[in-house]
Formats: sequence, structure tokens, C-alpha cells
Amino acid sequence: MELDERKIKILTAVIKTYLETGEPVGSRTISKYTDLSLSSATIRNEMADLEEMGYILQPHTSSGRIPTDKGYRFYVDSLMETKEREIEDMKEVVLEKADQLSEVLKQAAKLLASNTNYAAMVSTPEIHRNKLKFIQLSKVDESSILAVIVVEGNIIKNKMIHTEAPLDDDTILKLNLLLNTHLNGLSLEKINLGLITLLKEKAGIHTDVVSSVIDAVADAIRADENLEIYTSGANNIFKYPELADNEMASDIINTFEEKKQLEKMVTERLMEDGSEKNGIQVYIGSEAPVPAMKDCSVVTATYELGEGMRGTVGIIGPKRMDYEKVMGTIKKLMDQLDMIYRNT
Amino acid sequence: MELDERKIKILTAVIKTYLETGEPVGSRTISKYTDLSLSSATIRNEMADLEEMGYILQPHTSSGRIPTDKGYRFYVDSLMETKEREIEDMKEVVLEKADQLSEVLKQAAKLLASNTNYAAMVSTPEIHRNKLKFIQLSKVDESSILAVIVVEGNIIKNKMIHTEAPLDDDTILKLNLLLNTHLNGLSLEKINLGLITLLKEKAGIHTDVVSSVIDAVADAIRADENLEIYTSGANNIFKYPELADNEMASDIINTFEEKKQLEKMVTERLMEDGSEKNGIQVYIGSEAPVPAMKDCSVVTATYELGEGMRGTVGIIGPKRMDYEKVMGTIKKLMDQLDMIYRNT
DNA sequence: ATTAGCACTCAGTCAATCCGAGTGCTAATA
DNA sequence: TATTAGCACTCGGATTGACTGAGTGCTAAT
Repeated sequence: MELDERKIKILTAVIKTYLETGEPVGSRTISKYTDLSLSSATIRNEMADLEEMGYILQPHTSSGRIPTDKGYRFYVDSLMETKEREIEDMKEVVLEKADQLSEVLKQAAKLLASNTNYAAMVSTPEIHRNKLKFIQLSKVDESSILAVIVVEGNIIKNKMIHTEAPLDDDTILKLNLLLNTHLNGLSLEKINLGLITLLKEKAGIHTDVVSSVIDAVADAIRADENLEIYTSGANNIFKYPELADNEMASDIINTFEEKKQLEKMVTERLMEDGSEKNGIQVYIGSEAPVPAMKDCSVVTATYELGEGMRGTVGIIGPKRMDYEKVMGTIKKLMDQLDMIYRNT
Repeated sequence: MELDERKIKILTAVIKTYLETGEPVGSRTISKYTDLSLSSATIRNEMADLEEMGYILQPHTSSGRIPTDKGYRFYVDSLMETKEREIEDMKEVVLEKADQLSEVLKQAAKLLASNTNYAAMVSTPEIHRNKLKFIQLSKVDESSILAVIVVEGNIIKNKMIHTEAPLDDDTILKLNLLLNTHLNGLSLEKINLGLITLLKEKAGIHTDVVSSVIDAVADAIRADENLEIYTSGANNIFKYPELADNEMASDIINTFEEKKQLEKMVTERLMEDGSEKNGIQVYIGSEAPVPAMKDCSVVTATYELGEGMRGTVGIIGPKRMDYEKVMGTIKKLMDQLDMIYRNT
């Protein structure tokens, strides 16, 4: 059996109606569907076929149908192919500029959540490819110096380094000069073993400090250590009865709070199938790499702030989420993030 | 009518039993209570009195009694007076040392939540009284310089300052020297108008930069801007049916996520009555300054890391929380925070 | 190939009923 | 006088059964 034109129409109708109402949809409802003039009986036959093919199912014998994950997947994929509907309104279209990137991202999460009525997350960008802008060592007290590391995009990392013996100001100045002349403008990949050895040599007796600093730089820049995820609107899940169930809600909230789990979704990049377009990725139910999300859908998208600075935004909601709206909203947000970056 | 010995015993028995079971407790249950040898009938009479006095109530006619807020209050107050029971086990007693204070605090929140099975929050310390350790200006690119501000306790703040005209390295060096010689070791209060004027004079044509830096310092150090609250174990509330109700849970989760609300409890210091002891403060139900907490109890405590660095930890759970355990656990945690600070 | 019609299924709702834990009150008791 | 035993009563919660209505599958007619 295959999906002919009419089956597709019926399937789409079922899904759309279900997205709106959240209740199993019956044959009579569909038969009233405008551009389909078929009796409920015919619809029933077709629906029986669709069920056999695995696109829809009955929660219990003789109730209406609801989409299966496969059904949603079909729907979402076909959505991806048609060019996107414009999202008319984004309540507060403005992401205010803030000099801290983290503030912007927090705001973005809030914006997503309040516009969609789902839960939202935004990860800080990975800065793998980023170039070191400069390093500054400063003596803080007798046994510790502070390394401030700035990478392109004005992302700032602080790292305390404890030293055995106190260093005098002059030495620190020299080390600063040394590090900056050699490391400035380099991306992480370019800081290789040869360079490190060279630096250590030049540092003379202070080779241990240099080594600490380089560790610190690597450590500070290493993406997984830096990854932060801002969330917002977790309580939105209570708006959807199918998620508001105690156990489920507890799991979801926990996932949201722990963030370790969210990282998986943010990190994982599935580019294989057609569902990836415009950088938007949709996970339906158990497609998500996180078991707690098995009754949710997750829509993620990758944003890019200049060369190599890639982060992820995501929306988490019930399977019957308004995919069109969500994708539209995310796209709008991406544009804004882009603009913000350009103006900085 | 007044609370005689026996009434106190009965009241305590009712509350303790209710804390364990979470179900209304009847007269027969209490009459079996070991050190009280009274018939259920007598207990009933006493309970009627206690109800009249407002310490307990019946959720519905002819059910057992549960404590009112007033009842809890009595119980908690009397707990405060008796010297604390030792908390025997704290699952993971170790707060690992981390060079970032924020990491320690996050861990602390996690620890509290997992040990008590309630939700926990930990605020970053206010650094009002803290002394400036040093300031470092560095040129980042043509139009911006980075101010790194370190205060005692090794709390680090970064602030980007945009300048109209580019500054040359020499000027920055001079400004650094100027700022550090004059501001080093000062607490925020000591940075007054006179000093600021003096600095501006000395800065010559770069008065605007100095002024920006000082703004930045004030801004960076200002407590309310810096206040962060780490939370953990929000999903624990689902373990208590009286909080797991949808609307309530949604409110609580929201409060937890928004943090604005939590700030109120962290900021507010009620020292008036006897319930404040060891810095521990208990809010029962609507005593808390946050409406969403009306069916919860909140136990907060103030920790101090050296001179003037005060933060708050808090536990949020159902009214029938195990107050003894919570207070004990919090106290243990305080000790640990103390130790961590001393060793740094 | 489509449709009308019919018998059937099943979740959800409502009322009736029962059960048991618990109370308040009264009368008896120490 | 304080305590207790006993009894009638209350009320929430669980159980049951009847009923409804939305929906189905199947068959026979179009």
C-alpha cells in the first residue's frame, strides 16, 4: 500500500485537527473538512489503511485517531519542504542589546518561551574556532596570578593560577609580552605542541607558569567545559495535560535543571535526513537522545555568530506542538541574533 | 484557655505523626503514643481544645486533625529552643574545592537538595563590604578596553568599556597605575566623591575613561546586580502530593526559574522574633514574602565567608517538612562552607 | 469505488451504595 | 472532678452499575 494523494490529505487533516484540539479525531470530523468531499465511511476506510501503515493509531478501540511518531515525522518533513509561512507576530520583537553575551542569550530563551508557550533553551556558542584576542596575567596576591583570556567575540574567561613562589611584577610583564606576541590571533588548533615547547623554552625558569597558563587557556577555551545552557518557561509544560502528569513533569523539570541531558541535544548534530534544513532539527518523541523527552518534541536550531561561533536554541513541547509557528519563531530569533552580532 | 503540659505533648504528637504520614491524624493514633496513656476520648477532648485555640484543624468534619500554620510555628519555635539533634549522615559530606566560588555554591545547592529531598537554593554572597583587590585595564581592540576588577575573596568581574578614540598602550599603563594606587584596598564605601574628583583631575584628558571605569567598578560591585541564585532539586516537589498539584507545581517551578521572586526571600532579613537563631529563619506558608510559596515552608540561613561576604542558602519544601533534619543539614553545610573559605 | 446504515465498543460521567476512620456527646466510673 | 466507655453520626473515598455519545468496522446498496 502506498500513500496516494487522498491519503496524504486525510493524514494531514487528522494531524492538523489533532494539533488544534488535542483530542482523538474521528472520521465525521474529517468528512466535514472543506476540500474533501467524502463521507465519513470512506474516510474510515482510508483511516484504517493509514493505521495499518503506521501513521496514526487509536488510543483505544473505537475512538478517533491520533498521529503516531511516524505520522508527525511525515507531517514535519512535508512542512520543511514547503516554504515557510511568515510568522506574523512576535510579541516583543526586540532582543535588547547587552554587552554581556550571556544576557542576550538569557533574554533569547525568555523570548522564545513566552512567544511559543513552550519551554525554551539556548546554549552558549562553542568557541572552538575562535581566535585568541589577548591574554593578560596579573598578580593578585603573593601566591596567585589571574589570567584573563579574551577571545574573538569578546568572550572573557578568568582563571586563577596558584604559584609556588611569588613572581615579581617585572617577570609577569615579560610573561605577558611573551604570551601575547606568540599566541595573539591564533585559534585553538594552531596552538600546537611545537609552539608550546618554544614558549616554555623562552620562559626560562618560569616554564611551570607558562605551562599553567597554557593549560588554563586550553581549559578555558575547551568547548565542553564552557558550555552553558539557559532555560526559560519550564512551567509551560503544565499547559499541556499530556505532559503535566506528575511523573513525566518531574522528569522533564529535572532534565531542564540538570542540563547535562540537554547538552546531549545541543551537541548532537544529525545532518543525515531531510529534516535538517535551515539548520532546524526536529526530534519527535523517542527520536531525541534523551529518554525523559520521550513524550515531547524538541525543535533545535543552530545559530552562528561569526566564524565558528555556533550555539543552539531549542524549544521543548508536547508532540502536538505548533511546528510551523515554532520553526517560524526560531527563524525570526536567529535573524535577530545575527543582527545583534553584526552591530557589536 | 492555655497550653498546659499535656496539650503540648498532644500537639507535638499530632504534628510529628503528621510530618511522617502526611495524613490527618486521629485520636486513636495519638492514644497509642507511648508516653501518653490516655484514652482516645480524652485525647479527643484535648484536640477539640487545641482546635479552638487554632493550633490544629480538621480538613473536613470528622476527619483527623492536621496542624495549622500556627501549629507548625509553635513546633518550629520549640525545636529552635532545644539544642539541635545531630544529623547523623550527610550522604556526600564533601563539598569539593573548586577555584570558582560559583562552582562551590552550585554544588552546595545540589548537596542540600539531594540530602533533604526538598528543593534548594543558594545565593551568591553580597560583596558590599569587600575591598578592591585590584583593577586591570587592557586594550582589547581599537574601540574597547576591558576592565577586570578583582575584589577580596577572588571574585572577578569583567567589564567592557567602549571608548570614542583609541587609547595607546602607554596611556592605559598610566591609567592602570593611577587607578590601582588610589583604589587598591578600598571598600566600596570609601570610594567617595572626593576621591573620584581627584582621580578625574589626575587623568587629565582621559577623564571620561576614568569615569567609565569607576562607573564600571560601582556597577560591578553593586550587590543587587551581582546577585545570582543557584537552585537544585526543583523536581523534588513532586514527591509531595500536596505540592504536586498542577497549578501549584507550575507556580513553584516558575518561581524557581524566575529567581526574581527568590531574591526577595534571600534579601529579606527578619531578625525580630525568636525564630531567628543560628541565622536560621523559617517561613511557614504565607509567612514567606512570596505568594507562590503559600503552601510551602521555606528554611533559609545566612552564611558568611569572611568579613562582609554574606549569602543565603534555602530549602523549600512542603509545610510538613522534616524541620529538624533540614536545620541540621543546613548547619552542617554552613560548617563546610566555612572550612572551604578558610582553606582558600 | 463510494456511501448509507446498523451493530458494536468503550471511555467518561453520574448517582447510588457501602465502608471505615474519626468525631462529639452522654452517661458511667474511679 | 477528671477520665473513660459507648454510641450515634458524619463524611470522604472507593466501588458499582447504568447510561450516553462519539466513534468504529462491516455489509449491503448505489
